[in-house]
Amino acid sequence: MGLVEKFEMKVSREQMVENRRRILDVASRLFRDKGFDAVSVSEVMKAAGLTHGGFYGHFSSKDDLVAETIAYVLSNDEKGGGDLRAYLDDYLAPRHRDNAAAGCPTAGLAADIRHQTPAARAAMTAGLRSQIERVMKALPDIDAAERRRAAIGTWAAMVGAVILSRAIDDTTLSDEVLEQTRAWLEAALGPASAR
Amino acid sequence: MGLVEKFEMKVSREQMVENRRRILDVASRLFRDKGFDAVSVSEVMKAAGLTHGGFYGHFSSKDDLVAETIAYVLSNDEKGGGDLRAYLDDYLAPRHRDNAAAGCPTAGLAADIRHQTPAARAAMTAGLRSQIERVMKALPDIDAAERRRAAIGTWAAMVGAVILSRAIDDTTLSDEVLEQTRAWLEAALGPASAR
DNA sequence: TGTACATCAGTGAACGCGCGTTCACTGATGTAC
DNA sequence: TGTACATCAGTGAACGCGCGTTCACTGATGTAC
Repeated sequence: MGLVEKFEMKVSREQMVENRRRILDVASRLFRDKGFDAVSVSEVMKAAGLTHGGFYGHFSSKDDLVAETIAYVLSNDEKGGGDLRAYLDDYLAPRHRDNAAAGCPTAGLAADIRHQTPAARAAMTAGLRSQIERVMKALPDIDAAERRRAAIGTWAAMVGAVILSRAIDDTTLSDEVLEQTRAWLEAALGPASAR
Repeated sequence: MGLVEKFEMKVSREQMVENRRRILDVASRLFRDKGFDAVSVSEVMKAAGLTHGGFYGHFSSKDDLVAETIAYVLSNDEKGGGDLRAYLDDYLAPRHRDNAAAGCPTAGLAADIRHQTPAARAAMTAGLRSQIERVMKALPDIDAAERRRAAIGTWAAMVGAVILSRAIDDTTLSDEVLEQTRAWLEAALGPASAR
């Protein structure tokens, strides 16, 4: 009895938690794809299989959703694990450029975050900090100061290249931006790594 | 008489041309500062000292203004003349980060252009093409293929670093992103240049 | 040069629309005994 | 276990608002003679 009640109660709570997670999930995809302003609360709820009215049971406002989505998507993002070359190959690729909805949140959202609430900017700050550390760990074993410098420079170039490649309508030039940035970063990586 | 008539006619046409130029000018500043979606037609016209109704005498739609503003601001942009180091010092600086309205249009607008009309994207493509060439000319005199690669990589890192530095709310980290990217790019420049 | 008329850049009220947000309601979930 | 009641996540109509856009109008600019 107690078990059944607990189970049913759990199911209900889990359903709401699961709905909330699904809202954050579809929001993160829609926001990466279209930007915060171009996605409406109704659109997010519909994509999550709900109606717009229920939104305020989960979030206090659209700004709140934006901030929570940034924190959610940046903390769930597992990128640049070990092999920096493989990461560069995936990141600076037409496939990534053409699939912003499922792609890097930083490349998709960073420019938009400038105009969001302090909470959103704080979430982005934490995300950037951990991303710099991830890239650092994947860099060749030079001294720490140089490694941090290279991590920041490399990450800036990666994000910038994807943003530029997405902004233009000439596929050849867009592919070239990705490919040349990739080759340039890997060349910078090569001599120092000595593997 | 003919002269007077021509002159008066010219003054009127010049006033309209001047009004149009002023609309593009304030639009480019507002768009760089807040993004395309967050700036209304009324806001642009008010900043230009006009009322919103007159807008459609100059542009066929807001999308048209966006495309024309991108073309206007990218073609009027005189950046990265000769000295790349001086350019990097200005570009990767807190002063530039904090003054998006008057800053680099690419850093301010590129991410937003992804969702704009084909005309807007075409204007961005032309702007990127000429910017790559400008950076190429300022690079040390290595062979052309390597110079193009370095120009694209450098430009991607510059744009990415400014976008990242604007997205976060921690001034120390934001300053560091600019400063480390600057140092990293200048170091990459140094050995090869041999000046 | 002066006068009567035409043009048209700019004005501001008005439009339909979709936005973020609210709220009375519903019905399945969960509780008490 | 079954039944009667309470809770509350989700529904969908409704709100006020600002947006992009339209349009009848104005009055200074420009034209004709």
